[in-house]
Amino acid sequence: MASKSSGDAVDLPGFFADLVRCETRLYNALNDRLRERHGIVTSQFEALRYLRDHPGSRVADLAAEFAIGIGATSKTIDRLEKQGWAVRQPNPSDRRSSLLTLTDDGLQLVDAAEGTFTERLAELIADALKASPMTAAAQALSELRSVLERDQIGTPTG
Amino acid sequence: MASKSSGDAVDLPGFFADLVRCETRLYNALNDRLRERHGIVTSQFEALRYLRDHPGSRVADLAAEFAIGIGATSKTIDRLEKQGWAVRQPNPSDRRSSLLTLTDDGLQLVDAAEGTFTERLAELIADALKASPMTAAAQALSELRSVLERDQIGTPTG
DNA sequence: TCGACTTAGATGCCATGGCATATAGTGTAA
DNA sequence: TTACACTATATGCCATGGCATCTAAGTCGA
Repeated sequence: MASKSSGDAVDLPGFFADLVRCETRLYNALNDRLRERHGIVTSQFEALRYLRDHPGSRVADLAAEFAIGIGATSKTIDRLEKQGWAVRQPNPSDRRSSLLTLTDDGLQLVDAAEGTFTERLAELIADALKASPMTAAAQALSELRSVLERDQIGTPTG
Repeated sequence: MASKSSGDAVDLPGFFADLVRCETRLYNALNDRLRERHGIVTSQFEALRYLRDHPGSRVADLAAEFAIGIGATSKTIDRLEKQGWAVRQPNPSDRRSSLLTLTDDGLQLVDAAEGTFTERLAELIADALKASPMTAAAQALSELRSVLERDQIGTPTG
């Protein structure tokens, strides 16, 4: 168990630590698999999937979804364009912005990567999530974190 | 609710998205508050707190805790030393590595920052966690994400 | 329809992490 | 005690994001 007296308050710093470490390790592990099979990393996969599911989005839409800055998002799109996976098209109703869409290559890539992503994610967390009749996010993350660390999942190379 | 048929399997991609977005926004929001009050960001606070609680750690210990590479960790320590918050001391039993400890300044800083950190974290998530009788990590994170996004918490500037 | 304000995005500089590689120090077996 | 493999960390280059700033393009009221 975690906290103080009865069956109440969560250990927030501990919960936060579990949250961050789970995120890091899952991200690392997904990066490894996606890079190996498709030559992209998770953040790129997420951007491509968003564009596939929301064609005609603007840079600001992506930024809001991922809670990253507009500038960073603009650079993300630059890179996707450079790879030939996405294109900026002029927005007829506002010349300051562009409408973003995937190219055919981008579409094929994201569809292929999605299978890898979903499959790997299931391997990584399905067990931990199903295993116990957890009743709180804290416990779930805590357990997930233990498993990831025990199995050295998501531990970086360098 | 989230998934398919009965009361079973979690929507894993959705769970993962919630996890990552929660982490991003909480990190952003904590960064803002810590930077404003103490001139550090969350990753620095976490490193300092780890060193306070595990004096004499080696670079590899930090790397394992945070699931980041050894190289990155070495650079993190470089920066903490440059700020005068930590020091590398020769490891008498292995001259390849150093033992890391906080300076008095580092100790004061982390103790001060810890109050800010804990308080802000409670503001950010205590409500969401207590509010409903949630029974699964997925629901907790999902709700937390909604609240963070609704209140524009952790949305970056640029 | 002009000028002031606002908005969307692009760009530059910095910080941080990944990954590959380099280097020093250890341990071990011949 | 030497050579070889291994370990701990440092370092270099690259990718990505934050934040500040710049510009073009909308908006709106006088």
